[in-house]
Order: sequence, then structure tokens, then C-alpha cells
Amino acid sequence: MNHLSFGELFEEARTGGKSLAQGEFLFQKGAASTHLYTVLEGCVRMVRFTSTGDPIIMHTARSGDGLAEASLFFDTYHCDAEAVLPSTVACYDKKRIVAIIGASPQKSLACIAFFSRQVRSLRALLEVRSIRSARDRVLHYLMLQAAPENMTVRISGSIKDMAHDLAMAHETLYRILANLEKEGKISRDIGIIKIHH
Amino acid sequence: MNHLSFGELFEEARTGGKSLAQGEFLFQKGAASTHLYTVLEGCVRMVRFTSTGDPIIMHTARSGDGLAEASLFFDTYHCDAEAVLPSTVACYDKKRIVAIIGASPQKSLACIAFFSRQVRSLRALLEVRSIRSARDRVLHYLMLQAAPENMTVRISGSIKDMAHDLAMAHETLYRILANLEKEGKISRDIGIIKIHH
DNA sequence: CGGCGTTTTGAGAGAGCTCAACATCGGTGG
DNA sequence: CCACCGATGTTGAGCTCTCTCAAAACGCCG
Repeated sequence: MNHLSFGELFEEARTGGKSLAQGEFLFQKGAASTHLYTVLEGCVRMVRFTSTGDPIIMHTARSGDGLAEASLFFDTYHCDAEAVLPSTVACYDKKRIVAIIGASPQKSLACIAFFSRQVRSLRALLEVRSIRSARDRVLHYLMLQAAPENMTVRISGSIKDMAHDLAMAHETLYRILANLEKEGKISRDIGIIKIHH
Repeated sequence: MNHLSFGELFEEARTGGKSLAQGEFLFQKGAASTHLYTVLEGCVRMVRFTSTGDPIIMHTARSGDGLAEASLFFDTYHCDAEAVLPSTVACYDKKRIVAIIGASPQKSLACIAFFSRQVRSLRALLEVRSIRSARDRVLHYLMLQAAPENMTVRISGSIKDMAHDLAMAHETLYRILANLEKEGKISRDIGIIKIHH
């Protein structure tokens, strides 16, 4: 991304940082939402629970990623944020962010651009998930993620995370990747997948 | 929604309307994106295609819904918009919208609020789709959609559309709804589902 | 070395998809 | 007014894909 992150955009609204032990919650569902965050170090994930108590991982934020940006105009958080690893986050005061937006049309536009990019990438994920066949889903996902020049995908995080994005069991993804490689449609290195046309 | 739609927000940017015959395209992927739209009448859907040529319906917009809002800061459209029924749309000039945002902090904030709401609802859809079991997926979807007071869901569009949101075959959804009703967990009327606690 | 998480492969069971037939409903035209 | 048509809704049956459960190899870190 050659675009500003939320954090960079609203540096002036920053109120400090926070360290989280592994397993610690940054916030929980229903709590008053006063700040937005970006992950500086570690890994924080957003979780909700079904009526039967099963956890749903909504998003996993690693260093550089924003957290809870969408709650800028909501009074409470809609899910839990739990540190998967020992982590540090930067905190940004919502009121100050709103003030900055009001004062700077330029930042305001950048902020809107930020959100519309996010909408697009969420739509892309939904697009992937509406493909029934697991194999086609993987192929489509790879095509979307691949850099157009070299048709190469950099895997951020583990294959398990990727399986989660793809809404399939990780074993299934391993098998499919193995098949695609056997067929010569892709080749793999650690953290990298190359698509052969 | 008791919130302003994109159209209401940027009424001054409106450049007129357009009528579409059934099957006609409002725009196609790759075309220069100069306008945003809202559907006044009829039904327009956004479609993309997989590498194998299978269509993926990304979104179905009915009267009152916006179209392509997320391309405000993109130069080209990323999918096709096709009228499913004879439809009319209102057109809004992107340049004018940007100008309005620059001039009015208030509208700018409203616009950001609009996008963050959209991010949340997309996340909610993703949340639903990350539930494996079709039955649990339906239950969770209904809980999310239900009005908290009366636990009632108003089905907009057909059950087939709902099945699409849920990323499952429509036959499966029919069966699951029939089961839930047999078990007494829900009751149904035309266009309405009531959840029994 | 020992424990933990990821990666990988195997086998079996079952959930959900596909194909198919039929009912229902609203619109359209003769 | 009725016949016809298409789309939606509904239910049945079979089969396949994918999930789940298992087990083992691998790498990493204390």
C-alpha cells in the first residue's frame, strides 16, 4: 500500500500506546468506544461469538494494521479485540480525529479514500467466498492477491490464516495447493506463491 | 436506516437520471468511473466473472440503494452493473461530490459515517460466511438481521437472494427454514420471519 | 531435549450441492 | 376469463466434495 494508514493520517490525534500481554483484551464487545488503534507490534484479533458460543474470528491485525476504524461513528465496540501474541498498539482519540476531519478537507478526503479502499477489499473477500468450489475459490483468491506484473502472491501470516480468509478447513487448502503445484499451475516458496499462466 | 443515503447527502452533485432496459449495463468493468449512482426504481446488480467465466454476483441494489459508492476514489469500475429489471438510476458526478466534501466538513463527516456503516455491514456478512454449518449460518444471519424488540426479520427480495447472502444453495436454505419452523424455532409469513427465543 | 504450532498426508463420514419434478403465484396476451 | 409463461418456492434422492478426526514430519524457541 502506498497509501497513508489511519495512524499516519491522524498522528496528531495519538494519545499514546498500550502494551498487551498474550491473551489480554484491548477492548470487549459493548464497551464504550473512545479510541481507535493501530498495531505496532504483535498480533491482535477481533472475535465475536455465535449464540452457541463458538468463536468467529472476524479479522486478524498485524503490525501496521488498523483496529476498529469502523467504530469511529459507533458508541460501542461490536466485538472483542484480543492479543494473540504479546503486542503493542498506538491509541488515537476519536474526538480528536473527528476534529481533525472537520478542520482539514484534505485529511477528510484521505480518510474517505481509506474507507472506500477498505470497502473494496471487503467486497473482494466476499466475492471470493461466494465461489462454491474450494479449488476455484483458491484460484480466484490468488488471482486477486497477485501482483499483476509477476503474478506473485506474498502470503502474510500462515497458510492457516489464508485458509480462514478463504473460509475453508486448512487441510483442504493444503491439499488444493499441493494439487495445483503438481499440475504446474503454481509454484511455491516460503511465504510466496507464483501463478503460472 | 434512519441515516442519509449517499444520494440525499450529495443531492447537489446530481447530474440527472438514466433509464435502463432489462439486461442493459449501467457500466462495465474497466470503464472510466466518473459517476456514482443510486437506484430509483427496479433492480441493478454488480457482477464479476471468474477466470472460468462463471458469474459472481457481488451485490444486488434495489430502489434506494447506492451503486459503486466505493469507486469514488478509483478511476475505473471494478465490476459490471447490469439491470435485472427495467430500472432508473440517479447519477452523481464524482468531481462535484469531491468538491462538496472539501467545502462542507459536515457532509464530509456524514460521508465517512456512511462508509464506516458500510464497512460494518460488510464485516457482518463476512462474519456470517465464516460459519461452516449451514444451519448455524442461517441462525446467526437471522439474529443479526432481526429487530431487537420483536426478533423479527423482514426479508428484502426473495429467499434466493437471502440464500446468496448466506452463500448456500437456495434448496438448502428452504430445507433449513422448513426444519427450523418444524422445530418451532421460527415462524414464517410472506416476507417475514419471526425468531422464537 | 521437549513442547508447541504449522505443515502435510490419509481415511471415513456426512453435510450440502446438484439434478429433477412439481406447486404456486403474478403477469401478459389472446 | 383462461391459458400460458417465467420466476420463485418446495420437496426428493443420490453423490461428491469437503470437513473432521488422526497421525506424523517439520521447524522454532525456551
